[in-house]
Amino acid sequence: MRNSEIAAFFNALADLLEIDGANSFRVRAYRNGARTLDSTNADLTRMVEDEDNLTELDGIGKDLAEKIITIIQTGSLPQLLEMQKKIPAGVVEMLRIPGIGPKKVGTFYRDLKIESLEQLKEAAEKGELAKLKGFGKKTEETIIEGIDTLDLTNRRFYLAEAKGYADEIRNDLLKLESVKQAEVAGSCRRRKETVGDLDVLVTASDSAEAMDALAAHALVDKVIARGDTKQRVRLKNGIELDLRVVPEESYGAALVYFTGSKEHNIVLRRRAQERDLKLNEYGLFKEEKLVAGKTEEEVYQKLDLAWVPPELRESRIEFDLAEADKIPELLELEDIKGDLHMHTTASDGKASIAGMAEAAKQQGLKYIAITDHSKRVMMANGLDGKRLLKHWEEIDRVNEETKGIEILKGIECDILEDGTLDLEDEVLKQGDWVIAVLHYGLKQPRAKIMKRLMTAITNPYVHMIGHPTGRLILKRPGADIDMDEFLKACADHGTLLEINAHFSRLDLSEVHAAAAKDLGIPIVINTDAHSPEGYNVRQYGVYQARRAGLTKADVANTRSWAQMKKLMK
DNA sequence: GCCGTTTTCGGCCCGACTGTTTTCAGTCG
Repeated sequence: MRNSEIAAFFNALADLLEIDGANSFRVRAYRNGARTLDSTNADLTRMVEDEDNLTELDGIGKDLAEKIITIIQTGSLPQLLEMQKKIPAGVVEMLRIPGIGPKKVGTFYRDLKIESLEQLKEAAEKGELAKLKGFGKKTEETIIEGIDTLDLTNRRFYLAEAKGYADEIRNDLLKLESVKQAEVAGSCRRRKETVGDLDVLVTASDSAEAMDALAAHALVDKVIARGDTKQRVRLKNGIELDLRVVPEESYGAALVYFTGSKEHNIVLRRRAQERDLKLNEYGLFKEEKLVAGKTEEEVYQKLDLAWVPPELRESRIEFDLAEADKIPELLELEDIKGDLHMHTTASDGKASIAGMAEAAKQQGLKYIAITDHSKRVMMANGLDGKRLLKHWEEIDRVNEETKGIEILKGIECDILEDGTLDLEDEVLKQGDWVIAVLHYGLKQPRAKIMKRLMTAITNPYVHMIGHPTGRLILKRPGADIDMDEFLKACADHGTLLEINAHFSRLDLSEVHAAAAKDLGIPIVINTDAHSPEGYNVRQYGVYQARRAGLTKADVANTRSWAQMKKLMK
């Protein structure tokens, strides 16, 4: 069973307990535990088999450890089943309505026997909810509108899309006379793979001007809430954006606060408490006196920490590093010297070899590998051995004619469902760069997937596994891989791993990339471009690498091709 | 339910905004 599936048991139980009115710290304990399971690279199924001590994981005590064992051994959790009997699934679903939380949902269920979104909407329309103590007409309207727009408001967005809107609004706010500083904060600034909503922070002499401008902005659909320092709006694409206006002396503290993550902030506040200080979005205070707040650096410094790059603020590794003043110098976009995964018109790309090479040269790259699909990918016009060898001759010819960039003969070779490679070794050995990938049969059981991956890892002519899990963010999960075993095998056989930079892949994830780094596996950041515009996703690969704590040295294609070859088998 | 250089009890992050209230609970981030 996957860690995320086990985490889902705890999150489900937390929802139910919350509606049931359980102790909120107990609820939090389940959510914290779930979060640990989601972000750990440790294979829980394996740990249970090996009888490892689960309580060594953060937020996992005796009780949760036992529940994890139960889940893995039986595939279910009695306490969850019991709660599900008590509270129907439709009740939990009501939590998805914006502005409606567990307390209200609990009241609807207990006092009015409402068990589904449909029943709730009906009750709101009949005015039955307003009869309850503490409820009124506004709440009914919130519920009706919330249910009608549920599909819109519960969406998450690719970082690429969200960041585009946030940057545009930030830049427009910065043009206002009263606005001094403006920054996009939140998960967007942390460069998370997906973004639920946007946060923009400004310092301004006049908060009304910024709020009026935002309300009138072309991207904005409607204002949801507005106070003196905070305004929430919904953009036309459905994403919601919070604007916060803070005084200049609080800008750094506010930036820390609104960048998050929530978990990172909790640790910071605890550190503040331990030092008899109080941290909020207005600054770090000793009693009533402001100790730090103008810059992020001084806030961290007063908490005995080095400044933490936003990408690392997930309460995973950053506090140990910041405390020891060992925050690594993270990878920068300019460090990347080559791109080793792309397509041309030979398979499903839009541009020629020369076209891709010219565009790469414009971006300052020193080398590229042309890696069209192999024959299994029929719909992409994948190449068989004969066509590939001809294609490689053509690449050699174009390379001869092209100055200023080296063009390498590559292939994106499928690992077939039966565990063999789509092309013969006899062909593969003639190329410069061989990527092996899973495209089909991603739903096969773990053992079968692992066998396929091992074929590729141990093949002497396969240099790298591309988009290792095959996931598509917001669309489908990746293959069920035993990551520990997979990474160890790659380390043992000198097989490199990709961070595919496309914003819908970002595969490896940051957790897996960090684990690969720990094993000394060189990471290659590639765009998988199907046209020259496709190169533009490179920055997202770099963000992902930064979130994994990767430096220039950890990434193979920051080197020259000659240097990089020394890392390859 | 978790956790511990004040350890097995008593804490557990903090503030803005809304809607419903006359002082606050619920929700959200």
